[in-house]
This record gives sequence, C-alpha cells and structure tokens, in this order.
Amino acid sequence: MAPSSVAFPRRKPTQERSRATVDAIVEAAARVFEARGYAHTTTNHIAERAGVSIGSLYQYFPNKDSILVALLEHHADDGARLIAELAARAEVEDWSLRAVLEHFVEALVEYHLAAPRLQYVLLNEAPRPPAVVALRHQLEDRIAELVSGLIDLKLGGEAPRPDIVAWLIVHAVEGLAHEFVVHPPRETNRDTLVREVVTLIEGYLTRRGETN
Amino acid sequence: MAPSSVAFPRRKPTQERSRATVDAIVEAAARVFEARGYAHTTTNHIAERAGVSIGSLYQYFPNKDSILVALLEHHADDGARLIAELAARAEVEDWSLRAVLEHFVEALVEYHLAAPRLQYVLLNEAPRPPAVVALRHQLEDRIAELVSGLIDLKLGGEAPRPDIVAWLIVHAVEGLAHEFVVHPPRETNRDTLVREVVTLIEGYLTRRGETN
Amino acid sequence: MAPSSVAFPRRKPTQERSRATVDAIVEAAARVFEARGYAHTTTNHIAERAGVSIGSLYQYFPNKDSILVALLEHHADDGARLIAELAARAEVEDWSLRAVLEHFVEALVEYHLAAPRLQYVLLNEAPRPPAVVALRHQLEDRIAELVSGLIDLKLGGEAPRPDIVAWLIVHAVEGLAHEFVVHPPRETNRDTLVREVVTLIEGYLTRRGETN
Amino acid sequence: MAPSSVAFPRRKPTQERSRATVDAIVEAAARVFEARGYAHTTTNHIAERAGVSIGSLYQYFPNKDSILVALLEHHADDGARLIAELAARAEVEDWSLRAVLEHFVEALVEYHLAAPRLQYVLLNEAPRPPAVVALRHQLEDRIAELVSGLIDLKLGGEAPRPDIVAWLIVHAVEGLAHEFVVHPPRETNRDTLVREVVTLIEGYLTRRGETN
DNA sequence: AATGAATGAGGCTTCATTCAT
DNA sequence: CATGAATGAAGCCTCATTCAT
Repeated sequence: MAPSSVAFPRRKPTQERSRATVDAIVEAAARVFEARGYAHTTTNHIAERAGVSIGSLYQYFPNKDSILVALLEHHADDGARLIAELAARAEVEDWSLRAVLEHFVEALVEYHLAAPRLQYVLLNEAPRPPAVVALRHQLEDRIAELVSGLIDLKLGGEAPRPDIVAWLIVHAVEGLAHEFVVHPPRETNRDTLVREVVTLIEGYLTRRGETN
Repeated sequence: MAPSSVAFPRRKPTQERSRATVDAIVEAAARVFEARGYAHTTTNHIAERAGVSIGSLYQYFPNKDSILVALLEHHADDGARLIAELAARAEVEDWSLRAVLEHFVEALVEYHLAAPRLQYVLLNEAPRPPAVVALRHQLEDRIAELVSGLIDLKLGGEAPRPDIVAWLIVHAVEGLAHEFVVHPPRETNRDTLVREVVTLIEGYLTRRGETN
Repeated sequence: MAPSSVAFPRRKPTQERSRATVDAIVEAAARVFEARGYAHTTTNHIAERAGVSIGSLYQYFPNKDSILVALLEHHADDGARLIAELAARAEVEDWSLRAVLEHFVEALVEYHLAAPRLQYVLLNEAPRPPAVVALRHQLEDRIAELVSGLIDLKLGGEAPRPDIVAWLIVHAVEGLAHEFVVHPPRETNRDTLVREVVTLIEGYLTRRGETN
Repeated sequence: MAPSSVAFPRRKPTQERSRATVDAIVEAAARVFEARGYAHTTTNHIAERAGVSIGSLYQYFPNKDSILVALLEHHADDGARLIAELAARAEVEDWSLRAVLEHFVEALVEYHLAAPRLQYVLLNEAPRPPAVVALRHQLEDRIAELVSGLIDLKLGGEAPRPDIVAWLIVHAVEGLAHEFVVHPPRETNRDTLVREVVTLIEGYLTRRGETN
C-alpha cells in the first residue's frame, strides 16, 4: 500500500539535486517555524526561505504537515543519537550512577536549549496528525528503553518494573528541561537545575532500590 | 498585568442574560475544542454549539483568542482552587508529608484525567498570545507558591531555595500527570503512577532536607 | 445520511435575501459558463458576475461542481415542464399524432436553440460527477415516460415495448436537435429540420404499429 | 484547413524511434483519459504511462491539447475507415437496403462499444479547441457523404436533398448508439437496439422515397 | 535527444469578522 | 441586543510548461 500521504515525500529523491532541495526545505522550515510560529508559517514562506519555488516544495512534500513530520524526524533522530552515544560511553567508560544521571540530564537540557523556540513550536504549537504523535511516542519509547538499560546496568536487576522507572525518569526530566527553557524559575541557572534534577532522580532510584 | 484588548470581553455583562450567554459560549468552546481540536474549530462552530448567533458571540468576545483566554481562566481557577483547598485541609487536618504528596499528586492526575482531550488541546494545540502565556505562568506560580507553603509546613524552614524545590515538584508532577494521560506506559494503572510519583517526590524532599 | 456534498447547498436558504443570492449565483453561472466555457470559468468569475463575494458563494455552494448541478437542475426542470405541458395540451385538445410529434420536436429544438452555447457547455464540457449523471438520466427518463404516455394515447396499447419506442424517439430527437444547434447541415433551416424529424418518427411509429 | 500550431507535433518524426515514442504517447493518453477522465489527466500521467519523460513528451507535442487532437485523429481515421469499408463491400456485394442499414448501424454501435469510456471522455469531457471541433465535423461530414452515396445507390436519385437525409441518419444513429452505450434502456440488448434503429431508418427512407 | 527537477500563475476554498436588518 | 447574510484577505495546492544537465 502507498505510504501515508502525510508522512512521506511524494517521490524518492534519487538525484543529488533533489536531496539538496529536500534538505533546504526542511532546514528552511525549521527557521521559519522558529521565527513565526507554526500557524503563521505558510508553505510559501518556507519555499521562499529555502530559495525554491512553491512547486518544488510540493514535488517533495504532499502538504504542510508532512514538512513538519520530516523536521520532527530529524529532531527525533538527533535526540535518540544523543542518548545512544551517552549509553555507549557510559558502558565503555563505566560511569558511576551519578555521572550517568548528570550526563543524561545535561544532555536533555542541552537538547532543549539548543533551539528553544523551535522546540517550543514543535512541541506546543504544531498540530498532531497521527504520524506526528506516533513519531513522538516512538522517540520517547526509544529513549526510555535506553534509560532502562542504563538503570539495569547500575542497579542490577533487583529493581522491579524497570520500565516504569525509566518512563518516570524520562518524562520527569523531559518535562523539567522543557519547562526550564520555556519559563525558568527566577534566579536559577542551568547548573543548578541539572544538580537538582539529578538529585531528584537519584533519590528516586535509591528509594526504589531499597523499598520495592 | 494591564488588561489587553485581547483578554477581556467588550462589555461587562451586567445583566443576567448576558452572563448566561458568555458562559454558554465558553462552555461551548470547551466542548468544540475538545471534539475538533483547536485548529479545526471555527467561531461559527462555537456560536452554533452555544445556541447563539455569530453576531452575539462577537458582542461579548472581540475575537477568537479572547474566548480561549476566558476558557483558560476558568480552567486555571479550577486548578488553583483545587490546590488551595488541598493546602487548607492539609493545614487544618495536619496531614503527614506522605499524605500531602499523595493528595497533591492524585489531585493533579485527576485534574488532567477529567478532560484529557481538552487539556491536550489547551496545552498543546492552542496558540500562545501573550495573554495566554501570562495566564499560564500565573497559574503555575500560584500553584508553586502553594506547594512552597506546604513544604515549608512539613520540612520547616531548613531547606534552602524552597522556591526551586516547589518549582521542580510542580512541574515534574504536572509533566508526568499530563504524559500519563496522553501516552501511559504499558500495564500501568493510575494508582501505580501516583505511588511512584509520590516516591519520587518524597525521595527528593528527604534528600534535600538532609544534604543541602 | 447527509446528502451528497456535491449536490446540495450548505444551508437551507430560509430568508429572502438568501434565495436572491442563490438565484443570482446560479444565473451568473449560466452566463459565465456560456461566455467562457466550463473549464475556464472560476468560482471568482461567477461570484463577481453575481455581484456577490466569493465567501457568499461558498456559503451556499460547497464547491464548483455543486453550482453546475444546481444549474442543471434548473434546466432539467424547464425541460420536463415543457414536455409535461405539451402532454397536457395534447390530451385536452386531442391532437393528431402528427401534431403531437410536430409540437414535441419543435419544443425540443426550441429548447436547445434557446441557449445553444450554454447547452453545449452543459452537455459537452462540464464534468460528470455522479450527481450530474444521475440528474441527466432522471430527466431523460421523465421525458421518455411522458412520450411513452403520448404514444399510448395515439396508437393504443397495441405497440409492444412502448418503453423502447419512447427511448428511441426521445434520444433520436434529442441528438438531432442538439447536433442541429451545434453543427447544422448546410442550407437547412429549422422548419426543414422539424419536418424531417417528424417524418422520421412518424415513419417509425407507423411501421412499429403495423409489424411488431 | 491550415495546420494550426496546436494540431501538429513540433518536429516531424522522421526516425523510427521518434514514431514509436509518439505512438506510445498517444496510446498512453487514450488509456489514461479512459481511466481518469480528461480533467484529471495530467501531462505527467501520460508521460509516465508512456514510459517517457515529461521532457520527451514536450519534444513531440507542443501542449496538452495537441495530444488530444492526435488521439482524435486516430479515432476519426478508424471511424472513417470502418464506414468506407462498409460502403465498398455494400457496392461490391450488392447488399439490400436493409442489409446496408443493418451493417451500418451495427458498425457504429460496435465502434462506440469498443471503448465506451474513452468515447465518453473524448465526446463529452474534452475541451474543444478549434482544431478539435474542425476534426470532428470533418469526420461527420466524411461519414455523411459516404452514407449519402449508399442511399443514392439504393434509392436512386429520386430522393430530394439526400444530404439532409444522410445527415439525419448519421446523427440519429450516432446519438442512439452513444446513448445506448452510456445509459441503455432497461432490458434491451444490443440486437434489439440494432433492429429498432434499422426499422427507424428504413421507415424514414421509405417515406422519403414515396412522398417528397 | 532524453531526462526530470524546477517553475509559478492561478485555482479552489476557509473562516474571522462586519454590518444591515 | 440579536440575527445571520455577507465580506474578502489569505492559504493550500495543482499542473502545464521550461530548462539545466
């Protein structure tokens, strides 16, 4: 069956030039979404910014949403790669639990700070066609899985329901990082935030290790 | 904050009927947003659902955003009232820390579960004119303040930076409650969630009480 | 179930002004289709010609096709009424077979000559969404039925398969009248055409009355 | 008629491969028109179906209309050849009037049944640039002439205005055959149709032979 | 000659908002 | 004050055609 019309480019970019065009469009979309917000971005804005005709845009993307999806895919890949690298290094270099948490939290905060306005737009303003929702959940699940692995590594298998633990950690950290970027509490810098969040998670893991 | 032209109805509804109309419109907006999503809701939909002509709608609301603002105000009031009542009961009945946390987390989860789709729409799809942003931050600050008070009550004044602690707690819980409603982890019911989140916060508070 | 979105106006015109607008749009459509052909007529052309905003047009017609359908309905009604009146007079005034045929053929030629260019556009250029096809067949069936009645009246019930006979007559005459308007043979005026067509049909009916 | 820029390919296909390409395009056009209707057929569809790049298509056809014209020319040639063969056989084998009519009607019905959907599209949906109109009239005139010759052969020269008679016959039969394909009357098969139409024409010719 | 990426005018349609009744 | 018909700017998208490679 044909792929969902929303999520996939119309034709596979086989040629060099095609790929350049697609990339230019996605890149332009990121910038324009960031500058104007999703609702006030038109496909013509994007095409113009990409230095491409509107026709070319629609040669590769069947509609506005699909551009968003492509952009989110890029971002999701970035995020997943970030965590995967972290997990790899943690294993190789045998980090302590605290070190793992510090790096993890720092990475997520970094990730959100990198393009706060874009994050904001993607997470808060963009519409949520099924493809987008699925994508986001996929990313979250990927990350949760990695985190689950990390925990296992550190706490051994004794903790019950590591999936829930991972879920809690991932979303608590995600939510806090995002909120910090969007509306930070007064007189709180980034390092303070990271320290507090690490404390939060560490405390949780310790408790879980003991009690349950 | 100065009343922007966006946030306030054109004329004060002094008469009985006027208030009823305004309420009907806000109520209708909630239902239609919930059913169709923000982007696909038109002012005519809202008017129709409210059983009011589009002309009447614009008698009371200068534009579409102002309806959203009014609706958010309703919600914000609900949320703040919820927490305020909790705080009052906690003080009067002298709850334990664990009890306070349990009630607090439960209340927030409840709040999000009450109208998940609407929450979702309001939090994620709706545009963010300044008035809306301000409103949201106001609510969060109000809640954080209440929580700050609760903590103070339980841990005494020894904990440094209670504002940050409160901020962390509020947004961690908010984020987790919201995420739970939107995309819960497999095989996890509500009670499990509440228990885990309480553990998370409790662990954090304990640590903070000790270390810092 | 909701009526086909193509064939029906969006909202029932309850008010005076509404009906006037709808009529103006249909009337304008007839004129613009006639002047520019279907493919080169835009909805904006129609609205402009009707002295109405494009928004008003879409208040009453969900899309371009639906305007065509409305126009065809008008025409179909005109055609059916024409034949019905003829049938009534034929019965009351007890016309001869030849007289019936003459009037019938004349009426159809008249009908096609009235707005030849429009006929042309409607019959030949317009797209054929199911609604249009159904409409046309309906009209043809209505007319065939009336003709069937007329024949019965004149030839008595002896002719077998009066339905086929009526079908043949209606479409032969229709086709000839239409072709005559679009591309008449050299040096042939309208009276000649009518006389010949009547002869054609008369000969057929006579034969059928005898043989079959 | 002067060769309009619309009706002729840009360059004469002198080479083998060129002719093959042109044929493939025309053939593809027939199939795609049939499958999607004229309005929904794009030049890219045609090129793709022909297994040719869009650039190549425009190498041989200056615009979309010219493809339609080429296709109609093919069809017209087929139709004319059909009738010409019939006329030749009729003369050589000295058919009776009834036999001539039977073959003639049958051939036309056959012609329409062969590719009803394509007929439909070409006759009803396609635009009518002057070149197309001229082409169609040419074909009709060619056929009418042939029929005129046939009649002459059978009735002798006594009938006045044989041109009108031929015109009437051709278009009555054409119209009925087309209508039969598009929307046949209930419970009527092809043989019945042919018999009836022959009766119709025969009756007409007989009458005309007598009276006028 | 062939390819297919690129072009962009222009069509259809939506919907927040106004205003005559 | 209520009504709902009317407005029109502006957005999304198509597709015949061009042109660099």
